[in-house]
Amino acid sequence: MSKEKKLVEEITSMDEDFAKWYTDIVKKAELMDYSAVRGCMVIEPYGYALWENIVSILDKKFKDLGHENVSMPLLIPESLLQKEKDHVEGFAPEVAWVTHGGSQKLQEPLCIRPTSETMFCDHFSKKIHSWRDLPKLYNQWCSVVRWEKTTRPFLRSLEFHWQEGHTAHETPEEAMSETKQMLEVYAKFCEEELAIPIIKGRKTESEKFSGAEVTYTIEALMHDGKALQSATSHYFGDKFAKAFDISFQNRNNEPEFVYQTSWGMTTRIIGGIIMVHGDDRGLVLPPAVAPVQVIIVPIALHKAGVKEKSEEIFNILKDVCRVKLDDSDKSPGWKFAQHEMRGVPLRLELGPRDIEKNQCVIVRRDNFEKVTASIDDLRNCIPEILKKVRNNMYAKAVDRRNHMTYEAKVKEEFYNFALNNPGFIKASWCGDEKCEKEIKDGTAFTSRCIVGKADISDKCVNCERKSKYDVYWAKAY
RNA sequence: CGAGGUGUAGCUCAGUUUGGUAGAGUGCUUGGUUUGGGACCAAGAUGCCGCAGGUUCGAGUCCUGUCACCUCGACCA
Repeated sequence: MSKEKKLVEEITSMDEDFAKWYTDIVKKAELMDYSAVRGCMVIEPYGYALWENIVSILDKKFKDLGHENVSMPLLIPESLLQKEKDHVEGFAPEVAWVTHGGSQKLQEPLCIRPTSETMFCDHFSKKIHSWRDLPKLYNQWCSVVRWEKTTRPFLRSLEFHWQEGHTAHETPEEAMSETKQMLEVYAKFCEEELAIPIIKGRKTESEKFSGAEVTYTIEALMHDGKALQSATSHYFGDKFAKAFDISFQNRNNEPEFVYQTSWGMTTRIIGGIIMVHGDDRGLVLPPAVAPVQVIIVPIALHKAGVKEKSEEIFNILKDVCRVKLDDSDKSPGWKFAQHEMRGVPLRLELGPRDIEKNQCVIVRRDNFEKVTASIDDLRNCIPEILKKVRNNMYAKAVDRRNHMTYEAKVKEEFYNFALNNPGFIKASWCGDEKCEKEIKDGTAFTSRCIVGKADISDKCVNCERKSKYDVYWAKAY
């Protein structure tokens, strides 16, 4: 059996217990707990610290590119939501409504935001008058509510935290370049900081955001071979501007509608981190966002000098990385297992034997490699090892994805792969929604993204007419 | 909303066939011995057996109803 085939088989067999493995991890690693509201989760301190690290990196990237944070209301009047036809059609089935204020029935129901395009548009229409008011580069961190039928921690909950960027521009070109720029920001963030390899591309008509003219996406492949849409960036053209009357006087002294974008990344990415990097011992966190990067585990705490020395090391490292000292009275073995479950990238063991030699043992979470390091050298070597951890995590994820990505030229090949293997299939497509639907009905594979003009095959993989695009297909979360 | 499954200690579950004192493991508390891969000994605390009704001398167990949750579909970041 080829190495490739064997890997696929291992991964397929894991599929059966994958859901259990996932839900176990989110609870045992203390990322979240179930709440009193079905489908809404309590994000616990450890999970929230992870999210905060994601937030702070992204927020800085946005601000470096000139964006400003704002806060929009939670409640949206029904009339406002209904202004853009496609938008309301897409979101209507999943909005939650507020109908009463105290005991009084409201004249107009208010919806809890499923997304804030309508609020931003309403605001833009009041604020934008001249080309000199443009561009408007806004972002907000908030939570939104979508009344989903089935839920799963981080991947789909009724309420989720996210960031939604909304911008308005003078020209279509500028708006389009903003759309692409933000997709690039997400892509880099996933690859570099989260060590998650992604596929960048454009959504098909049937998969795009309700109300968007073009939707770009980054798609990541999970252990079980399903794809996860990890972030999106939309180009709206002047569709929303026309619906909400967001017009300005342009440089030629003529009235014109603005061109808009929106883009978002959510707590769902935490699910992605778990499902891309996690293993049978639990979470494996990318160093860039891990709440604790180095956990110090003293051995034989009661013996002379151990407590003092571990505190000393903690003080050496606290300016270098996010470090924590576990001086609880649990046994060392328990601590090893516990911090592995929580995905801490590096464990630093320190016992009487080490202290004698002025050294400590560093163990990597990604590959369990042990190295002995001089205590005097810790400041230098810890950041270096953290970098190696990230690189190895990324390489492993790329390798796995490559092993689970196929190219199919003809229908038989596509169906064979789709019905027997998890993963991405790359195939050419004619662009007809009928073919897309036939593939979905026949294999449960949906189009994930269009990555370019057809060059895998000049015939559509479903109908054999002339193909237009190369598309990645997969089962999706 | 369709199909299946589960509700018993903080958690994982046994007990239901054949009705008869509410159970185990793990976790928790206290004390002691330990500490280089989930330690050991001792003593403790913890239950509207999902809810409501019925049958019965007696119901976790049988009957009826109901609610909640989970998994898989359709929908979705």
